Amino acid sequence: MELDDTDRAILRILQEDARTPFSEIARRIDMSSATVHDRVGRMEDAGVIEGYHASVNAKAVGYGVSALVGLRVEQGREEDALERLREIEGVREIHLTTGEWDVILRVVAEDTDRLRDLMFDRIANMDGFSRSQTMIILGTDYEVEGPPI
Amino acid sequence: MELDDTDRAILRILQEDARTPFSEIARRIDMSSATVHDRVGRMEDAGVIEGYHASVNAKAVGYGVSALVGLRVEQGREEDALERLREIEGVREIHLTTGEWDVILRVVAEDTDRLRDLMFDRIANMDGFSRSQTMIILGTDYEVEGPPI
DNA sequence: CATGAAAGAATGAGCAG
DNA sequence: CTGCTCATTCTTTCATG
Repeated sequence: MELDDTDRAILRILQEDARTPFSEIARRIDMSSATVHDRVGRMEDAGVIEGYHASVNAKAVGYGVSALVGLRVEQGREEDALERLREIEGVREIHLTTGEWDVILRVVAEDTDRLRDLMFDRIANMDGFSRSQTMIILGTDYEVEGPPI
Repeated sequence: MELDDTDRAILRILQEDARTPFSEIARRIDMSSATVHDRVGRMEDAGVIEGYHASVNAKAVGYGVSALVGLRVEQGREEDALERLREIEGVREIHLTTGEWDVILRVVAEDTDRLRDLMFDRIANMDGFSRSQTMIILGTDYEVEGPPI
């Protein structure tokens, strides 16, 4: 799908605050709210907008620790290994990467004890991985949602 | 702030689809929409809900490549180095980590050429870093927003 | 936490440039 | 093809018990 400047302006607003009323978006970009409605609908249908999500403070719901986990996957075990990782609740992202690791996970846990359980009991000793490294996130200095638009 | 099961149910719905009308949330959790309104407002004020964001498909807006970048920061240069990283448009997340790297970035770029420019011209040769490694994300197998609730 | 009412927003049809 | 106007329905929001 081809996006014009109006589409991009709408995306920028919704990326920043997904609950902005169409009527206010319309005011800001100087179009009618029916037009905003049309365009948002088309971008949703085309998969340009993949969804709308509330950002929930992880600590507030009891998840105090996050980490990035690098994994080496044994040859031929890839599909099976990924399948099992997806089923672990603390695993929030699974990226296939070049470089030192085949797979990098983002995981969350209630505390460091639970992270240890997650890593030792469920991931590091899981069949199909030959090596792992846990990089605990001490803090997130900066974070913006999605791509620049 | 203390969250009860009703709050958590609301969070789960908004985390999944931040544009769900309060009236529909109310129907699903069997409460009045005024109550949903109150609770959402309180969770926003308390910082439990940090915002609402549209997920925009990066490729659709011209960003075809993402990578994780590990960096070693020279002693005493931390603040200055982070400051400059935050100003680079392609840098979307900056995490301080334990383990092999002091800092891990998530970056996006239009294509591999632009990623190379970003890495060589702007990051790797930036003052204050002694070592870097770029792990290109070949694909994201799985991704869920935020913590489990 | 609910009710109820006023204000505001979403939505879709049909029309105009 | 694109955006607008208009009318209906639904939603938000807030004062009150």
